[in-house]
Amino acid sequence: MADKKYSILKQFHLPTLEASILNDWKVENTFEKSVANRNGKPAFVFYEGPPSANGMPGIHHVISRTLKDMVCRYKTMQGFQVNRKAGWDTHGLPIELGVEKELGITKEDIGVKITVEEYNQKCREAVVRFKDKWDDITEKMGYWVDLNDPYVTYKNDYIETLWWCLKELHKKDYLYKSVSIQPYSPAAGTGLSSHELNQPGCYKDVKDTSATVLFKMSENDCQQILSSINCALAIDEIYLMAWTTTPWTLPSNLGLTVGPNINYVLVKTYNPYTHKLQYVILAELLLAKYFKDEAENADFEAYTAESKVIPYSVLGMFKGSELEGIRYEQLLPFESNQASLSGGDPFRVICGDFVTTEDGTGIVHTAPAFGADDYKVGQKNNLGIITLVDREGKFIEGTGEYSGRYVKNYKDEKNYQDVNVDIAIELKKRGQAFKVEKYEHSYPHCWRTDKPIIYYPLDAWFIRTTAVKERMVELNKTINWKPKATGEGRFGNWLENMVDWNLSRSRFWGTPLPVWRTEDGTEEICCGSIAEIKSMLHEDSPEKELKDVHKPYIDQVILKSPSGQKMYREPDLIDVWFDSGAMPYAQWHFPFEASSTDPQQRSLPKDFPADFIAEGVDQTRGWFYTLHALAVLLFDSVAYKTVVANGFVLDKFGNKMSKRLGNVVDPFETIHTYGADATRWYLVTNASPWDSLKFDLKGIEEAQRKLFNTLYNTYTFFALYANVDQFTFEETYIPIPQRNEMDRWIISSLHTLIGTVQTHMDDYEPTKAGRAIDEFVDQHLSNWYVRLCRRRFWKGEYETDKIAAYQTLYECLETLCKLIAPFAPFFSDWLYKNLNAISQRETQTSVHLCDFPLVIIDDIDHDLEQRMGLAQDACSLLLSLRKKSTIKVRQPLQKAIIPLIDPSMEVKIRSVEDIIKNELNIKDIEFIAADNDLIKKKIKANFKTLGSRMGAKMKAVAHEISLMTSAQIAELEKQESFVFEMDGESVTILLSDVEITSDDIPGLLVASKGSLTVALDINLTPALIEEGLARELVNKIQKIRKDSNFELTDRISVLIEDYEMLKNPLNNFYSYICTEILADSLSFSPEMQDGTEIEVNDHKLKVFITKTN
RNA sequence: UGGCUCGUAGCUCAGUUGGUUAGAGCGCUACACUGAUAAUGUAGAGGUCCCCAGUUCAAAUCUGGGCGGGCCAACCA
Repeated sequence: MADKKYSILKQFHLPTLEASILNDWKVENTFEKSVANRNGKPAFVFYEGPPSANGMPGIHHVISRTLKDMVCRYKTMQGFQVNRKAGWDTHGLPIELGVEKELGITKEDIGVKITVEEYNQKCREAVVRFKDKWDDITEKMGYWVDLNDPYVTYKNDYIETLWWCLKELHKKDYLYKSVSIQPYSPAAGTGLSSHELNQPGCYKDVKDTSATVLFKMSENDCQQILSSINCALAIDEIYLMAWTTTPWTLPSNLGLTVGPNINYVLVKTYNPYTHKLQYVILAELLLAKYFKDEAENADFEAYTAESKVIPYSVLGMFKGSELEGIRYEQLLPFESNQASLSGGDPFRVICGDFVTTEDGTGIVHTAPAFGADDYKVGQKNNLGIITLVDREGKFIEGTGEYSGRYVKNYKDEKNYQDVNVDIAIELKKRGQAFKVEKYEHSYPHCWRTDKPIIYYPLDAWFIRTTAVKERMVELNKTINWKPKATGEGRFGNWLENMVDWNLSRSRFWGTPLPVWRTEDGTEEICCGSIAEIKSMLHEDSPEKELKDVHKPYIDQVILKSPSGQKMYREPDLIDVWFDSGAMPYAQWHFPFEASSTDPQQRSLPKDFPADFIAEGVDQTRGWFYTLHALAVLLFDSVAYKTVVANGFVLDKFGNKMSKRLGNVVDPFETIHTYGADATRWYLVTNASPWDSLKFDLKGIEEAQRKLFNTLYNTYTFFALYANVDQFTFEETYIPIPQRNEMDRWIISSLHTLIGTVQTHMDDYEPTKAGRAIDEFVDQHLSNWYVRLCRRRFWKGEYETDKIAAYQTLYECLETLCKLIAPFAPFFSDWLYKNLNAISQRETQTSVHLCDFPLVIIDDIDHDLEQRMGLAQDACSLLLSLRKKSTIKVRQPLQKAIIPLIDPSMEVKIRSVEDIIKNELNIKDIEFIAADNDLIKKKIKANFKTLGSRMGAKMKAVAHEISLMTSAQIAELEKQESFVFEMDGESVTILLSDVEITSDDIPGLLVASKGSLTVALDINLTPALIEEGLARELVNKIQKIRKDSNFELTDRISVLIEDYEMLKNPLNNFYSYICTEILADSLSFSPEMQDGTEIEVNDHKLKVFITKTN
């Protein structure tokens, strides 16, 4: 028993300590145990958002994983069982692009230079390229997640569940095929994803031929418009003005869209190209774009072809809604764009909310084939669709002179004649162009061919998410979003504006769409399992085994329809977001693995929904959305109850981290240098997780110093003396009420802290929890409790008070271990193990197997905490007075004086009097009553209570109050109210309407904070000076002891060189000095050879110390 | 361009329902303390609370409009 010692490190180095703890966890299977020892306990369900191991982990991964880990560890300690299944996202464009770059090929080469089979094999290898790195960072940062049995999105089982989901959707008629307008590169012959479009450099400023063109209104509608504005003129031709930057879309025009609430005007003017009189309609607000102010109502007669100013006059005005339904003549009719081919009722004016008066004419040329908005509004208004451009980007046959011409120079023809220009010229000649000019704007280009993209109708498969929009909105309101605004704002708005989910991707490495169709399209099946596919195989199917469900094998599967026809797979792959969104089901291979005995298990996957997920805000419309959408579509449920959306990690200047800027932070290096715990602590306490974080390594250093060094120092202080006294917590537990004021105070604060931490953690506010711990460790434990209690640990016998001190400090350290365990899993475990190894108080071998501390209400004493706060304030004030007086703390002073503004203050301060006296080295504290003449009082209005009552008079009243004399203040205090005259009115104020503080005590040094005022008597008596000298001597000798590396317990004998000033102090304080410095003898010597020189009162003298034991 | 979010000391951040001297830590300077000592205390310097307007007796705080950073979605006629 006697040789049991708390271990103290030679050097405190967090990364080294972490390595040893990491080893413990491996050897002891701590993670597995922490889950297993909660068997039978309620589950806390967590989903891991799958990262892609195709890239290196960055520091931003460390922040979200810290968050996840912290919550899971906390919930585990709260008694829940928290399974943490890892996952890998393995499909998708970035992986394909990576492989293509590596092999130096493009998409066109796939199937030519490399088979799809080989290509997919490369992708399969690439997705786990950095898996080792990921596993490494996961381990080193202390992220506990089960890496042994992860879900992997490319595995057959995983994909089979995705198919099951798709079939369910298909059954509910939520899966359908339709055209959609998508970015398309005619040069590359491929559709582009938004991701590709967002590659840097894709948007370029280009000059295009823009044209404001005139659509001729039908004669009937013409008359109707004229009569609606009471226009008596005989006008038989009115033109609707519309603007386009892509004249090649004009032959495909099927409608004109106006804003229902926008004002439009009918204008009489001349056509600038034909110079003929013309009547046109455009938005009132855009008149200035086409006409000069001075041209309004100018002389029409004087106009000639040479005139610079074209006169115009407004004949009438109407709302866009009044134009709705007006018909117009087709602008560029050909055989291939006849109305009957559109499938709708084209060439009408329709209304659309997206119309603005920012530019153009306020009337939008609408070609449903070549714009997403156009398509949407066209569908809504039954315009039909006409696509006069083929997939190579050229006009189809049957478009007259334009047939076969490319709409942009896709083939790099040397003598390319811009078809847009030709169309504009044609319209000018016909008097149906009003303005043709070059227009500069930014336009997306294909990142591979550098050619402009076009928007083009492509076949695609959709999920009808809009069918459950209301339900998604409703269920979203039940989700606990952190921060709340992300759920209500960003996510809520997104849901409100939801469109159907476009699932299709024309790629190679991804989950195949399990839909087969007969060639005539009459029969269609969506397969929900591999078994189902196998049961429907056509005897001619080249592929029957399906060992790998990816392309190209899946495309070789031919099914047999119920009527016996061959069915071929739709070639699409599905959006990777579907992969991750279906992860709650697919990670368990639901429903294929569900036990058949449990009906509950068969209808709902296990661990569904999640209690908690966390990822970056960028996932709001990504993973958070797809999880939510699928859960609602499939199970009419939320997928997660709480979601934390963390912000981004920026560099220390607030710039985005990017490889290009070279400001990325290497998480491996950071953790290696500073330790995972310091890094985690910094990430959590520096800013709320959802605020963006300016990452600065200095902040980690600070966390290391501030929290971990302080805690470690506190521990070594404890260990140092506990080892001397052999404290092992074997003595009977001293009940808290029997401990002294300081002990009860720190225990009370500790339990208040437990409550605070728990509240914040339950509310997913780890930043607040961490900051509360920071403050406790620094302000309360280290700089107050330990500092003030030091003597109790190294003075006196090993009896009750000392044991109480040990027990108290031990409890604080042990509890803190548990509180910080979720944040700093390594250090907390190290400290816990060190403490517990000696005390054997608990049976757990790791802090992570412990329960979270409970708040013991009885140990909390708010009064005491308040009193101690008063003591801390008083000390701080008195120290500042000492500083002013330049009398060092070692010099005792006679007394401090505290005026009592509030009578209850005396009792409070009396109870902490000893603490203040010790801390300040003063003999006494004296109180002077409030009515004492010595105190000069200061009065100030209490704006909060008075403001609401006084209103506009507030300022004047406050001024009056500040002018009150001492006598008036005394009267107010006595009567508890006071009346004064102001502008002939009497105003009554109550005691609660003012704040009275003491201002000054004549003849004394005074300082105050809030209602507390203190004064210090700095008169020195000879006795005080003697004592000061005695203390000075003690201090110097202690320093020598320390410098000579004496043991704490070594006893000494001391010889001091003669010095008159020290004679009295030495005699009068002989025993005091000896006790302090553990001296057996202490005497003067007239002359000394050896010894250490010290300085007392600016006098140099020698001291000689020898060990006596 | 739209939605969301952030903007307070040189840096990182607090700042309750609006209440009058706007705080803390780090960093800097000076002094002090010292058997926890790469710690600590006290003091000093350091502010257009992003800007403008409004509401109010009173605005860092509420409202409107800008500006700047970030994320997401677009980039259109």
